[in-house]
Amino acid sequence: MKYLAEMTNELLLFFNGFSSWESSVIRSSDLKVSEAHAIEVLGQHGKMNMKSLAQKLGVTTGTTTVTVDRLEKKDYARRESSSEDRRVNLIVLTEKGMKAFEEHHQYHLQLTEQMLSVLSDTEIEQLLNALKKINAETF
Amino acid sequence: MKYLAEMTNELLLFFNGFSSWESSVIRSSDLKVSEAHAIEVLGQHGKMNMKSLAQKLGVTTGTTTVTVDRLEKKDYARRESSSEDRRVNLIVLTEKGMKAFEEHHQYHLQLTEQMLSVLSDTEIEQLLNALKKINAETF
DNA sequence: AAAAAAGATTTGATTGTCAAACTAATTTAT
DNA sequence: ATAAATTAGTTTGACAATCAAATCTTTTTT
Repeated sequence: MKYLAEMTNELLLFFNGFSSWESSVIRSSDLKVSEAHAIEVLGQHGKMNMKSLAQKLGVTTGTTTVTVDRLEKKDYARRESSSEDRRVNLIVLTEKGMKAFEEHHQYHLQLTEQMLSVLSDTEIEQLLNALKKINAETF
Repeated sequence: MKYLAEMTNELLLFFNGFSSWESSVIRSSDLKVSEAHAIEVLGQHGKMNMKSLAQKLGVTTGTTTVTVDRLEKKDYARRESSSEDRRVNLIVLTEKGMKAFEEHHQYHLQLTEQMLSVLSDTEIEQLLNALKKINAETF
């Protein structure tokens, strides 16, 4: 394939750029990285049990227990016990957690805006199109 | 902006997809995450001193000292002292380190290929173009 | 009812990280 | 030229992040 090496290179730059942007945003908040990630997942997908949360975070449930403990202690989230299955804990963001999520999401919107500012309208549509296809098929 | 929310969403999916792919590839090797990251940087940019390596990894030099210690112990990299400045350590990949880098890079190429397989030639060129612009201006 | 499975937590260990103190070498300013 | 400041890197001490395996409780299956 013609552009394979070049594309790989640009993709790596892109991902690394995003990663370091993300950690610097998190580090400027009073949240730890693991806590911020959990809040992001909960904010995006809403209430869910420990197992799903662990899966979406890509870590074990043991790790997630610790993270949620800390989020509860800091009042960003709380456990609700499920009425259907008494083994299950549903994790839900508190007011404070929602607010933190919204704030973080604003940063994401700003970064997106900044990235898109160097593209024309047509280029933006093309990029969106490409990302949708790749996300649907690859991830 | 018209597509801001949608684009942000797709970008987050894209980054998360890449992140979990990356960690699963690393976890299937005998390298730890921090070690793999260091090898990636050294493989891509070649010999460099501790400070630059720390910078590219986005961590402190103290953290990098520990990482390089482990890479040396496992024979993936070694420190060379600079002839110009005796404070400086230049970190360089060993044969084994180079091989590990090549192997990891192959995985990246494969992922890129898989992602691009859903796009037409024109779309690939457009995507490459957009990424180049964004990387140059934003990151 | 007994056995197996599932959701979550706990435990013990390793890995990843930082800030601050420190060592050694180089540069700058007097 | 020599004292002061700076720079590269390491060490230390403390948390934060994570996993695998053992455990507890509650379903589900047999």
